[in-house]
Amino acid sequence: MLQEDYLEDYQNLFSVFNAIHPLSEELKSAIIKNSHIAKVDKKTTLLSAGENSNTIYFIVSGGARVYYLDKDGKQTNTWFLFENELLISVYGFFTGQPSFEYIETLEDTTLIVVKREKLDELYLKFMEFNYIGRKLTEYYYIRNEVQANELRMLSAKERYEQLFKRNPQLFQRVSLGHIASYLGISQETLSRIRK
Amino acid sequence: MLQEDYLEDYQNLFSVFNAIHPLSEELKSAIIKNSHIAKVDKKTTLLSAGENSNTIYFIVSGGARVYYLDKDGKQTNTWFLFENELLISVYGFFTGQPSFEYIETLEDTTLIVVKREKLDELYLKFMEFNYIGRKLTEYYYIRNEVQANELRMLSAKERYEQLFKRNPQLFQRVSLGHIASYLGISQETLSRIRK
DNA sequence: AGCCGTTTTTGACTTTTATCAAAAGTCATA
DNA sequence: TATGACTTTTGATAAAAGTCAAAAACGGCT
Repeated sequence: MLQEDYLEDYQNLFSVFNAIHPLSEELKSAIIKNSHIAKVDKKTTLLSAGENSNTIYFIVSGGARVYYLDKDGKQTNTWFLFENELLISVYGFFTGQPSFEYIETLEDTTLIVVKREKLDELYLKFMEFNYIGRKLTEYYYIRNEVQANELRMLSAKERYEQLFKRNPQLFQRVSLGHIASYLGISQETLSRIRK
Repeated sequence: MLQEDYLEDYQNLFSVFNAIHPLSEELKSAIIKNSHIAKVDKKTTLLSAGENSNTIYFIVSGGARVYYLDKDGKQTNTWFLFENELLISVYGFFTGQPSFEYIETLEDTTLIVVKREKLDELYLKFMEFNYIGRKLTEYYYIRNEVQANELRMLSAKERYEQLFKRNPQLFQRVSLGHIASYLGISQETLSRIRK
């Protein structure tokens, strides 16, 4: 693939960042230099429990889910992420502890891949990049908080209705089984709620 | 109260920050200049639902809880925070939206008070302060995530045991009723679990 | 169109936790 | 030490959601 195509893949990343804080050309090329593009098939596992999570992804196209296995070995989805969103196992990536989560693509997906040590170099070399990192962390924190609060505050039915109202496209891209586990309910209960 | 006493109140804040990234003297005095100390009684409401949350607190001594009212008007605690921890309503403070949460002190409490616009000035003037802000945001994000995951993954009993193991001192400082709501269970159920 | 594998729905039953009401315990203080 | 306010426990019942098993529906492919 030609270099120009790769550059194109970075445009959305840069515009997400630039909307938060202006990016110098120097920082842009440092980002390109410290990352690479990966194209992976649907159902590719990007991270498994027990591994060290030392990679952050920006989804250029496609989508992925983050899930863990509960004590009976059942998968529970905690996140669905799609194009122009960042993809990590938050706990593993931020703490450096082995991950308890898995990351798996839901579709054929193009990713910008940044290793943690490269990211840390960028943070140390370009202090203004921390402004962007801080804002993005706040943004995903809020999303996490909203989701956690909904799990607390709302009944199964209300959670379903809320998700359906806020994110109806999700139902086009993700199976009801996955959505049920994301909502913290059994597939059977979701099926009954939908009637 | 003498200026020296105030300075003393900042020492723990500075050492928390300094452990993340070295603080210049200039940044330290800017922090002091952009904040003030407040001493408030037990059961003081620092934020109410519907208000704009434009203040971040560092708890010098004492403690506070963050809670919301569910649709039946029942209080549900989402956080307990004590000395050397930051205190905000995350959603309200980060989004600028009116808060759905309340903040109330649990004890007589001494706080370092920073208004959001002052904090934003610090972030723009001292880019390295974003490094600290980013790391702290990551830290509280993780705590939130761990708590949210426990609510998802564990039964009422397991959540209680986990909390008791990790944070037994909490039970000295906070009533069982408050802890029950934090754990997402009724007080009666908590009482039964404890036997 | 027909087949296979996967996803979704349905029914019967069980488990977990909530709710309501009342009793008992704790603690500060008059 | 008796009082009143608040917190915690206990008992009985109810509601919400889970589990298991089987049937039905759907989607891709030949």
